[in-house]
Amino acid sequence: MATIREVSKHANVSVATVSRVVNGNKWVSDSTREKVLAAMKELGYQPNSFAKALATNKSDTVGMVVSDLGGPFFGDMMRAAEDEVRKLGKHLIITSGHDTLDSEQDAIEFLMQRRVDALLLHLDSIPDEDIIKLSDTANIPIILMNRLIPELPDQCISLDNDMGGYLATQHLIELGHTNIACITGPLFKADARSRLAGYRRAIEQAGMEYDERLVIESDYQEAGGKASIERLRRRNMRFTGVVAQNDHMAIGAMNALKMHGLSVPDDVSVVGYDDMVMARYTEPGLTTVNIPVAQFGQQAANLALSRLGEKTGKIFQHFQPELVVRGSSGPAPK
Amino acid sequence: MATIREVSKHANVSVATVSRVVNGNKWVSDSTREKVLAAMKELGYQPNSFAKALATNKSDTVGMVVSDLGGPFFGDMMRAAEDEVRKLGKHLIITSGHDTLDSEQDAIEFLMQRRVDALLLHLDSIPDEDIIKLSDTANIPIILMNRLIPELPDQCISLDNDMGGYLATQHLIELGHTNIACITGPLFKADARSRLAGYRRAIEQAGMEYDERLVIESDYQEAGGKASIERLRRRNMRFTGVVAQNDHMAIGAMNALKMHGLSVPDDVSVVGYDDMVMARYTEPGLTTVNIPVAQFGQQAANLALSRLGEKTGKIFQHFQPELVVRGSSGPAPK
DNA sequence: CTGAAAGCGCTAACAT
DNA sequence: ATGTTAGCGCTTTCAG
Repeated sequence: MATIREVSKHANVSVATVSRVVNGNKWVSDSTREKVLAAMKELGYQPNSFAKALATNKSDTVGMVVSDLGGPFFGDMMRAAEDEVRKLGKHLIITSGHDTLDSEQDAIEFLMQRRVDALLLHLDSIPDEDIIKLSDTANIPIILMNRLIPELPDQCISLDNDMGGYLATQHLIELGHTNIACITGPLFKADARSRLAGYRRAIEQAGMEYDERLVIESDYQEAGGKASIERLRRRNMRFTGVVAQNDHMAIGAMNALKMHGLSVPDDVSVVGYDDMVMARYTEPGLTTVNIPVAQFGQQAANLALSRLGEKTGKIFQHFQPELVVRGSSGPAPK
Repeated sequence: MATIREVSKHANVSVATVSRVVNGNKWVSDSTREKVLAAMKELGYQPNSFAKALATNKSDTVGMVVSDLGGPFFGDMMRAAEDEVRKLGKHLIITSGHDTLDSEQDAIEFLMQRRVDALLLHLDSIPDEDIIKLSDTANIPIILMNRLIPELPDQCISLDNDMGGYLATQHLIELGHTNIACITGPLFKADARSRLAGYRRAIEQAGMEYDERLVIESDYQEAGGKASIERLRRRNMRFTGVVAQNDHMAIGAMNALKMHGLSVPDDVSVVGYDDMVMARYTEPGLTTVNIPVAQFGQQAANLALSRLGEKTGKIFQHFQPELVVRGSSGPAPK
């Protein structure tokens, strides 16, 4: 692969001149510019980004860590972030954190070594304090997606998960349900805890009693939703409504209910969370809480870019979830 | 950010020694190793990957281009590829080709400038000849995913799309259908053409006549599937079976049929292609052709890695699609 | 307008 | 076992 030096020889100019034309510097005569361009083309010259980055100490690259490269959730987030970043001629380097501490740390380390200009992080396992430390020591903008760290409010793009849990529960309360179960995600995760808090708030605000026996901690998986229904039944709990903390578990719950000959929504109403694609395709369609995933990616990118001194549009950091009503929720049975 | 030189001063050794401990070279006494490690930690030293890559002329990184970062299709592919690459301590850099020529070229250029050790490409717009040229000039392994370029057979991971189209059609024929429509993707895409060829092969092999009026070229979108049904009806074509070339269009078609009061599968059977997640959640479940997406990613990564001299497991390059029968297909009505 | 030369941080002989 | 030093390819003063 041709180097700048070869090009300079080929065009009978100095490397400095070649560098100038490559970077669009004005101080080059048209005639030499032509010569250089011709030489570049002839040699198929591609600048070595490492050498450039080494010399300039910047990479025109922003790094992103997501929990899992699969799944529509992150897909939309990545796409939105990449769109913004590319608009400014920069590139996005995406790495997976695999939802484990080691892997998330490794991903961040990789990106830091790659001297990305900014970091967009969707982290599940790394605790707040470590992120704060990172933010202090790294000399680049660090943006957190779907997370709210009290010490770093202006670096977070977040969703009001408490409100989401509240909305889902309130919806069922308005439909007349009085026995509402809640299937949560792993409660070591902050978002699961917030959603549960919202559930509880709605319950208590309606003058009902918060009953721990109606709450099952599960795992965000379809099978977990199914198993949770079984556990609820084994506990002999009566319920006509289920608030699941994500769509996967909601679907698992719906299937389990159907298996027991119960109708959704005639016997039991089910509400999910996330509004994934498949929520539109289940039978009945799944009532769920919408997360503006693409917004997360877009705003996170813009926030980082603006920190880098680039001009971006208005940036929104804190989002409110919205309830999407479909067929899986209906009036409480008599 | 601390450099190797600072660490060396801090530990009272030469840069070479620091370099040795960073890279796990054996020729360092335990005591000096300790000293260096301590200095590294104290200074929060992170090796500069650019400097390293510049010096070694390799990046321990493999590049991947996908058409679209969103969508479960590519998500699974990326995840599988990343898993393999990471097993060997390398990293995957993913970029989106956005399904356009410019963008795909830009993505490749970016990765080449980044001196990736290999390239995993899912390209839709760049023609075969350009890829062949790239493969000749770039001095790194170039692997194509979901594509078969006759000149580069051992660099391709592909699916027998002809067979997929055949399987879908044959399935309906076996169920007694004799009027089978086909909704294709954009026919400038090779996979759409192959699937159509498979459809035709099945039709003709069954002694039926290939009727162009039963074939609608569409766009791989849900709305396109819907519109195709309308066009079929406006053509006054009788059909009891529909082979759609992807699940999106199949779902659009199902909805359109239902809107016209037709039952799936009692009046019309529908078969999709891709077996996306939502195919399991539609009502009825969608009979479809499975694509081993994760395999694409995994095998592509392994193929590249083996070309790089790494030891990998057995590599499969050519995959056969499989029919997944669900509720959307049934016996032809009388 | 153009060229010479000093780094950028690291690796890899070659010495010692 | 450890140190010296010449690059890797590019940018960026500083001269001319």
